[in-house]
Amino acid sequence: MNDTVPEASSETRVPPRTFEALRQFIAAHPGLLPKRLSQAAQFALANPDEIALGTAASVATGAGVQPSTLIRLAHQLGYQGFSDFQSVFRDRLKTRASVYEDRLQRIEHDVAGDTYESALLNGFFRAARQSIDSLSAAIDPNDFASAVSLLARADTIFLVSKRRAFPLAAQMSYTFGTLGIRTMLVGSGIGVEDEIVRTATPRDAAIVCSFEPYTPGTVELAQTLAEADVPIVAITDSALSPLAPLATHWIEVSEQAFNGFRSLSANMALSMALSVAVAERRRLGA
Amino acid sequence: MNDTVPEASSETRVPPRTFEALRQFIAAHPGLLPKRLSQAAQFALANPDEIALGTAASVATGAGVQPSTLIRLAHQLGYQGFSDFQSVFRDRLKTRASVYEDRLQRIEHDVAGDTYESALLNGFFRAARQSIDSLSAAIDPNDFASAVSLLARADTIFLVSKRRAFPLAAQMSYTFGTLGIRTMLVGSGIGVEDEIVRTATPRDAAIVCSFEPYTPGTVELAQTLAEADVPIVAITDSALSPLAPLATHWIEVSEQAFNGFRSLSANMALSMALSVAVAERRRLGA
DNA sequence: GAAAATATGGAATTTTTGTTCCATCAATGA
DNA sequence: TCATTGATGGAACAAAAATTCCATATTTTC
Repeated sequence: MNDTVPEASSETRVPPRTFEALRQFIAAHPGLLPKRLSQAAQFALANPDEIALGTAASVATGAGVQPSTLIRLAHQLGYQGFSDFQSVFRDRLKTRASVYEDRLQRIEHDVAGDTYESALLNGFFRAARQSIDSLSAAIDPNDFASAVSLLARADTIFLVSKRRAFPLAAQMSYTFGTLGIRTMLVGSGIGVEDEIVRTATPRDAAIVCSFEPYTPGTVELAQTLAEADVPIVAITDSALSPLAPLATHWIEVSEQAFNGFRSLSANMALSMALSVAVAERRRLGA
Repeated sequence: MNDTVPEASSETRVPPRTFEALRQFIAAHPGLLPKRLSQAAQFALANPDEIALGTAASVATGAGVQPSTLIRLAHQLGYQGFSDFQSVFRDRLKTRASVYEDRLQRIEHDVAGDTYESALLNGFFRAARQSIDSLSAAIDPNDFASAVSLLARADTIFLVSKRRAFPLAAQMSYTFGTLGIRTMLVGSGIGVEDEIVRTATPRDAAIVCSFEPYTPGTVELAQTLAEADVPIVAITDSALSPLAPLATHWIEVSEQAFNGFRSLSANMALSMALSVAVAERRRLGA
């Protein structure tokens, strides 16, 4: 299996002594670890603080494996035991704190960083953060709750969005699907959208998403839905949106732009919450 | 003499639960501690990491006292034992690691109404924020930059993602489109994906996104691409991802889960940055 | 300066934690 | 299909750590 590392036996090896080295080693050797070991390793890489501060038993519980699995993992990677393995994570914790803080501070203050690429990255991260903050401050839980109960009563939920807003509908389509809620995804650009939308009745509901500049097609579909008395939850970016007067409930989400581009970070969190809330409301039989 | 019955002695029964509170308490009560205990306490405040990660024995050696002295110190301050005392130092290490934890908790307490819906909303917002923070701290700008230049050289960019990851490709497809970059969206479920992917050449490139549990179809397409020597940028959530070994460059994004659901907030910001950066690099003719 | 009260060091004990071992289970190949 | 190999769960065991206890030392008080 291993081509890059000369190997005496499957267990006698010099193990990585830093967290980064460990991560790279694991990445470079796919298939080295069987299922449970891999599961444990994944948990370890994803929750390094847990490993550093926990006990074998607590980590095992967190990763959903047996303590003995952790020992086996450590041995397999060349460590002497769990404690030896753990020391890598503890070292990381000791040295990391300051580095991490520096990094975050640099991000906050110095958006025009070293390279153009990192400036872009930081700019978009910052915009995403701000969007989420302002949405979480601005949103009215009651509005949200009434949108949820409207959707919970629907027979089929029509998801209408195109172009820039389309990923939102795509995410909701997937999430609702996994939760066993019937949806109809409209706007992927395959056509006959108008016909599909005309099958909706007042017993259904629709989530319509559109942002500046409002895609005419989306607005038209919303109009069709409104004329058929289909309840509409609109996700849009301003009170002046053409969707607002058509909607039964509307939620305002104004994403922060960076360099003229808006990502959908806050919208993603919102729509995920919306999907899960609807499913939960339905499960509780509201 | 020393019984286990709680005694209404003059000193603390409710110990400080944070490091700062502990420091202030000790400063405010000079003379409370006899010589050796004071010596141990001073060592503790001066070497908090030692306390957090060491054992009673190792700390005792460091402070030049007996292990039992540490127990007595802990009791004197109102803790249940050394382990309880130690937990204060461990918490500090943990929260030091994520500076935003406090702020997020505050947000949660402020906004959290009584309804299930608002709890969900806040939970997802919080998860989104945390994901963005940790991604922005963890991502290596050089990795990102080399992924960008790889993509900037490509003739056509194949966007491969399905199911949960699909909204990412959808967003990039739209963004690249508006920027005049040729892409091929693969994974919308309309079929003939394998055939489309087989048209890719080493002069093209692919962005492949998949997260736990890795959709087999996505991995297979990545394999096909890798076999044809098409450069691959993978966006995935762990070093153990099956995409990692197939990718020319890979970017790790581990979204925080809430109630078992992960939104794509951080990924959205990242992929937007990626698209814009590629366009910019191309415009500057790198 | 003696008696009482408190603090200390260090061994003994208890508790927790890490590790090993083995029966069972799943995967692989003839 | 059966045999072989390797992986897994969980109980038994060993090691390490925390805690208690008490004899001795130190300080305080009269």
